[in-house]
Amino acid sequence: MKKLVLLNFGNKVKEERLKRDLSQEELAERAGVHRTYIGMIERAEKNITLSNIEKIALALEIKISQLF
Amino acid sequence: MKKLVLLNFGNKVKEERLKRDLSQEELAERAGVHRTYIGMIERAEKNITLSNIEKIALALEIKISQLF
DNA sequence: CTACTGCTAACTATAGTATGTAGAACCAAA
DNA sequence: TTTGGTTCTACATACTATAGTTAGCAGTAG
Repeated sequence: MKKLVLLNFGNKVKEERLKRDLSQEELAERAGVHRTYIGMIERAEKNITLSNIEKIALALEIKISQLF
Repeated sequence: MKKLVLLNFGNKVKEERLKRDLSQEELAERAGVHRTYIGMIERAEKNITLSNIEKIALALEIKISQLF
């Protein structure tokens, strides 16, 4: 039973990543996290922390609030 | 060295809590977390996860995006 | 006194990080 | 067509860092 808020966040990350034609690996490198971690976030398998939310937002060049 | 994003979030939580005349304890009870945890978040001592961000937003009756 | 908050310290749950395997999709050359 | 190479993603573990949770004590303010 994956939490809705995590699913929504994961979908949003994927959407914004694809908009920018980035692979999971490219986004991961920009954000300074591991390749598989981005996959886990997009599939809502991890309960991401605020500092990593920030990393992803920076990597996507958007504000944190735009991820919600 | 506390992270800026955590400090900003903590300040925002405190600001919204006080707007509603809630004590840390009251907010904690509404959110379903412990009293001291709210204190830690407001003082940016913990790197909060998304599911707890949601709990706090719900307890404050605002959208997650309004906390950023 | 009571109510509220800061702070320390400890435990246990789980997020963060990484490795490896598998499979799908695409392309190009034989 | 098929073979081989490349890219991308899903998924399964597993380790280690740290978030989540709680109890207790101190200090402040009304």
